[in-house]
Amino acid sequence: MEDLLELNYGYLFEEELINEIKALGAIKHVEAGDRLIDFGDHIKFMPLLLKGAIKISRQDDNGDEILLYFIEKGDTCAMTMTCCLGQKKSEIRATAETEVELIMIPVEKMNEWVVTYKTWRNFVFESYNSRLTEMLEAIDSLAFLNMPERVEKYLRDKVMIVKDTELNVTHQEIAYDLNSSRVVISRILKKLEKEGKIELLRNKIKVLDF
Amino acid sequence: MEDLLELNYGYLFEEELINEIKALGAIKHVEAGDRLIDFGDHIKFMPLLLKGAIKISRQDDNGDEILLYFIEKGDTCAMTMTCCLGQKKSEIRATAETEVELIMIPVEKMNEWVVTYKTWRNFVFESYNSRLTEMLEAIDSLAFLNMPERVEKYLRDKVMIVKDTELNVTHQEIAYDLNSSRVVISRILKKLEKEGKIELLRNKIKVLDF
DNA sequence: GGCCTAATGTAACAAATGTTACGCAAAGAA
DNA sequence: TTCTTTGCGTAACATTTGTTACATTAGGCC
Repeated sequence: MEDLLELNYGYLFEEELINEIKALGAIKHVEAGDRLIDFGDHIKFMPLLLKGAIKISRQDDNGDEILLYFIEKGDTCAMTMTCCLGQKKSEIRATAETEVELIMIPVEKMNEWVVTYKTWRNFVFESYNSRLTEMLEAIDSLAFLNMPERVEKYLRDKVMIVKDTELNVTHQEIAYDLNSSRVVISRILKKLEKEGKIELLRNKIKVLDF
Repeated sequence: MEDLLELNYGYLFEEELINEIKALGAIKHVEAGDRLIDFGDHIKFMPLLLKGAIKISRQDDNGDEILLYFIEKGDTCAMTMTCCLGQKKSEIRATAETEVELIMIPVEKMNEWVVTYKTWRNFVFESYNSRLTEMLEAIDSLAFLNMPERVEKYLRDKVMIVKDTELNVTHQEIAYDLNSSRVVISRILKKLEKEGKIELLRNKIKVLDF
């Protein structure tokens, strides 16, 4: 398992830091679909993703949900860092999109290493930056795209994340992620199929064109 | 002018750091409506806000705009830090919402101080956290609120920022900020007026109720 | 006063999105 | 096999939001 650490972070961190991570971090294995963090959770560890992808989503008071972004191997979740540092409750939900391996770092260390290791400091700032950028992208989608465009973007993003043009997803799930309704999504998907861009199957969408 | 620095940041930073800021920072005065940063700008300074409020907005390829959030005195702009560190171009536009005083810190120092001063480090992380939180709020508004609700929230936020229930704003300006159209906004505002929540004047809206 | 421009009011219509309702088919359970 | 659940297709309709078009009004300027 520790080879994954070397593989994904070895080029980023000096050996000394890698060793510290090995010594203090707890490896965790999560199945696809499992929930890692939920709204209101208190967070005491910062996760480094070794394998797989995690979906980060947000919910309002009525239980309506919206997908924010995905994080992949080599990433960490800035929203988690936020919670760690501020001792606040989680504002987001993290769900394993695929099978996931991660290593959990105690909060205190995260803070300490910012001073001790330049590479760690850069990594932390880079993570914040990536997350801000992805939040901006989410805002762009919501503000400037119409539903059909959002669905297309959703499918594209998902193909990237799972690295497969066959997506195991139902229309209802897409509706949840985009905070829309199943009927609306079905209607749009059917149109995309007629345009030859996708192929619709039960519990599955084959992305052909884009 | 330097009293403003003491006033807004004195309780945050140790004297030594305040002195460094005084020595290295350049004071800048900006009139309401002036543009501080535009899309694609390269950023070499990190601004600390001493007085007033700045509006941060985003634009898509068609020139459509959307308000992201405001920053106030005692804040800095995390998106700017992002740009500084990553040597990237600005993804956002910053416009003075009121008369503004700020102090510009050279990028290199910003990085250096993270190691040297614990209080600075905390400040930087806190800023990232605030910004992420405000981005989340922006996403919530876009994803979960309808237009009338967004308009109400807009008016509420604006009252907070300018600290006055009389807002000098036209319907068209609101339409730009919410990426909607003037007619739609006028319609909603008229309804709010009939409900006794606001009073409409030329170039001005008096917020009564909420 | 008369003229001009920007801001606002409003109706009528169009497009996008959401809702309700119901039928059908696939997959798994009994 | 039959029964049941779940996912999907589709029509009809409702609501929200956007568009076009035009009238009115306030304020600045001559």
